[in-house]
Amino acid sequence: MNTNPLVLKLEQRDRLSDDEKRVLESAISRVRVVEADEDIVHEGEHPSESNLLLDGFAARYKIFSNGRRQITAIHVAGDFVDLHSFLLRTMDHGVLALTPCRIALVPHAALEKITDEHPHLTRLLWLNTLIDGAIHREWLTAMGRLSATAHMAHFICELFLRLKTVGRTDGDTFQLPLTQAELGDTLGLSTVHVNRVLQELRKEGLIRWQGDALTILDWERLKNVGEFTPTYLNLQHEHR
Amino acid sequence: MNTNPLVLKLEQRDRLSDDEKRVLESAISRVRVVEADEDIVHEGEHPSESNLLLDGFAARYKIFSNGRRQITAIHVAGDFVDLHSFLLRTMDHGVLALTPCRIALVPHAALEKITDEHPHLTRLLWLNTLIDGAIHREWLTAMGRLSATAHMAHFICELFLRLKTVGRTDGDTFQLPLTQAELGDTLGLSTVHVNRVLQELRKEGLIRWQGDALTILDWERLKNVGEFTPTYLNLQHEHR
DNA sequence: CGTTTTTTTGAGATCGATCAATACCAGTGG
DNA sequence: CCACTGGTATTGATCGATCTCAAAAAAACG
Repeated sequence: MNTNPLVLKLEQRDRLSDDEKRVLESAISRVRVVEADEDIVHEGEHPSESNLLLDGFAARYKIFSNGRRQITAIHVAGDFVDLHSFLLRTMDHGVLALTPCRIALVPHAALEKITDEHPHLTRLLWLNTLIDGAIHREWLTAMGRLSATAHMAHFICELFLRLKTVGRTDGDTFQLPLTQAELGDTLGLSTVHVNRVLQELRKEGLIRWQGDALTILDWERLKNVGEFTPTYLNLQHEHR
Repeated sequence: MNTNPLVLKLEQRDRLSDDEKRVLESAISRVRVVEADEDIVHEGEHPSESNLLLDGFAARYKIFSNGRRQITAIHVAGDFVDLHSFLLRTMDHGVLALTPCRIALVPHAALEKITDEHPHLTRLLWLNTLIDGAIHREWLTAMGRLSATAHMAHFICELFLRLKTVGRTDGDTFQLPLTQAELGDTLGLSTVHVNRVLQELRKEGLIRWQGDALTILDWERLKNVGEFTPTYLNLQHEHR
């Protein structure tokens, strides 16, 4: 059995005791698979368990009555896609599987038990949701103040680093299993403009994107274009 | 001594025991006042206490090298403007006082003690940061998929409800102490366009805004224009 | 293969940005 | 009380990034 990617992710930020790892592992009631393009959680639900993504890509999204959609987060292995439903209770958005997803289910009762008995582990789970929040804020500033091209570059830089911390990169290459329409929904752009922006990044020699595989050809320049600084990802190891 | 607005805010969402209220109150090490236009916390800092806003308005913001600014949150009485610094450690953004602010300081040591000894209260503090996250997601969708006018309407609706839950509204009127430039920085618009959007809302008879006082003249229509649904504010009372 | 989905291209329309000037308003010092 | 100052709000004119509509090309799929 290989390492739980959540453990990988948390260990990047603080020390986890063996006991805590065991608790985390035993909080999982079962593992399920969700097919691509299916909802992992529906908007409006009151789930009694949270979904920890072991493998695959997922997206949180909101839909408007007229069909417009905004993706508010992209999730990868190690991400708790709806840990917040433990305390928020009602899902105010849906979560969609972008690829086939292997998912560990953690009952809210188990989470409550953790908060009762394991303060340090609780803080790390809380930290997890705080990092989600930090990413949201970064997306807000990118959305509000960056050009479409810069925003795209920023997004690629972020996803690359996040995948790297859970060992899901291969050199400068990683899997980006989104259609251009989905990319548009996450950046707040039209599909057509996504296409043009990508062409620009390619022409500039910053990225290559073939099939699912995105390769960063010039990290420094891509970072500059996207005005990317990774502080907000909290990659430092500290006592929390 | 009047009620701590954080207690007001939390009691809207779950029951607080007298003991928990006492613990919360005694976690405050001191109260300070920050003048308008001063930073409450600076970007890059490693604070050892968090700031609970008792009175006034504050904004979280990021600044780019070229001077562009994006405000990622507006905070009002009862909001813990940087509770996340307890676990995130490094401030990845600044927090600015928009008006004179009365602020309670809560040492991180006291927060750590709460997480060690008061699981339910811990969950409520966590909840607090989760609601911040939900608001961020809502702002993302408004930013990505709403017109400038709709976005403005949405923002006004949200702020009104948030102020109402902490008793800071007077009928349909509340204090909106932002300049149009600051509003632009929160909505991701230019100052000029903010002005034009406001004129439109006024001409449509949706709002009045004189000095600091904003009055909602037609709540239903404003809600429609802003496609506003308050689910994400988690105003229901539930056991958490 | 034929069918569907996704990507790409073109052309025109639009929302919101930018630049620049003017009007307004509150506070300050004389 | 008034002139001056600096900030804020408003208006006008133009520009440009991004959207929309529509169709073709390419890729993925069964």
